[in-house]
Amino acid sequence: MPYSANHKKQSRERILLSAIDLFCRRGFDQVSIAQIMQHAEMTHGAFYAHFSSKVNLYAEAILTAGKHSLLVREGGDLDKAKMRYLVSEYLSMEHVRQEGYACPLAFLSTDVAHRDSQVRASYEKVFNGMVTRLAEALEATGKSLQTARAQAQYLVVTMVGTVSIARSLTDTESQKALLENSKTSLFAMLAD
Amino acid sequence: MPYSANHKKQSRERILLSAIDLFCRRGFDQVSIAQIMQHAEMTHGAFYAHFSSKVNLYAEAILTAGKHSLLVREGGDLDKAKMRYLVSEYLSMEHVRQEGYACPLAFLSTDVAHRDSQVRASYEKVFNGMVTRLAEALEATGKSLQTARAQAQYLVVTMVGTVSIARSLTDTESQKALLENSKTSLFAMLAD
DNA sequence: GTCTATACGCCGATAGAC
DNA sequence: GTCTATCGGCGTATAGAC
Repeated sequence: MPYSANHKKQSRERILLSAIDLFCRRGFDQVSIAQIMQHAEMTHGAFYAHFSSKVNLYAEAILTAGKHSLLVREGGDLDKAKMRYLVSEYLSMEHVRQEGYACPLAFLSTDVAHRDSQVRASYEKVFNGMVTRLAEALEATGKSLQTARAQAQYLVVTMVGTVSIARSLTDTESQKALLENSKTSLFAMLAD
Repeated sequence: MPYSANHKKQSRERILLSAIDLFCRRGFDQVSIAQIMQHAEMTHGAFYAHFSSKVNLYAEAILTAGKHSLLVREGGDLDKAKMRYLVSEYLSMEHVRQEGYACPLAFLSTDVAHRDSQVRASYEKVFNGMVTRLAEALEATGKSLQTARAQAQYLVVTMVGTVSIARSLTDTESQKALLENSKTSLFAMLAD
């Protein structure tokens, strides 16, 4: 066997990371497999040794992005200070400009809505994971399970809405004002 | 002149309505000019007598959709009861399923983010129009200009985020729960 | 597993008749 | 202004050598 199983795994991972970066930047249809593979330093033809189709890659890439989210990377307990930090990072211009990590929920929402159920299921999984993690943190601050889940869901929805709208505006100052405004409201909610 | 100016105007309007319906349903790239024209009961070739390019149509269609929004169609003063009604309609399953009017802000957010500045400017204009109209209504209920604008912006962001996420989920019950949850929170905000 | 090369279809835009 | 017909380019997916 000229190629080890580990080598294949690494190639697959490179493709996934390349894909999610480009999909978030330009959307599913505006990115070709050739571009994804080039960005992953391989050629077009090698793609199908790893994924059965472009849509299949899309679904996998969304899951991968979910696993790389700041919320998941921040291990352990989330106290109030950490939650404020997470919200600040999410509602930052760096996030809007996709300078580092991009949340697929905010960058791909309407794009995903038009795809098949496999893609939407991936999106749903990432969404539920994010809500659950935040709900647990909110519960730990003394709220009931019910209000914790409601607030967590509301938090995610507002953050996602803010970032995806901000990204569609032309004026930088409007973007900043939008982010700040949502941040203020959500901080108030977190403070109770 | 075998065709009147009014005839041309009507054709243009038919194309715009056909386009915004299909764009919201499937996104910019998944809709062809031929399909839009067919839906408008014309043929492919006639398109370029009305618009210079597909992207140009997109920008125009978004503006048209903004003018057809329920918020604009509801003339006159917006009292609290009317605002609650608008929020309810926006956060309804009918809206998510695009059975009637579709708000371009919620249906096209990430799609628009990837386009040129003309398209984003259209999106921005619709967004600002919606915020301004709601802010005026909130101000009329006795709030300061500043808090009215902040709340209006927050209202739009949350509604847009809720609907665009809901559309990306697979599970109907989750969609309904999401809509209800946001509705409850926003009603609380409106009640003060 | 990765490469090069290609089959095949679709789409945006244009040309020219009516 | 609207039609039919077509050009040119791009993109997914496949074939076959290494």
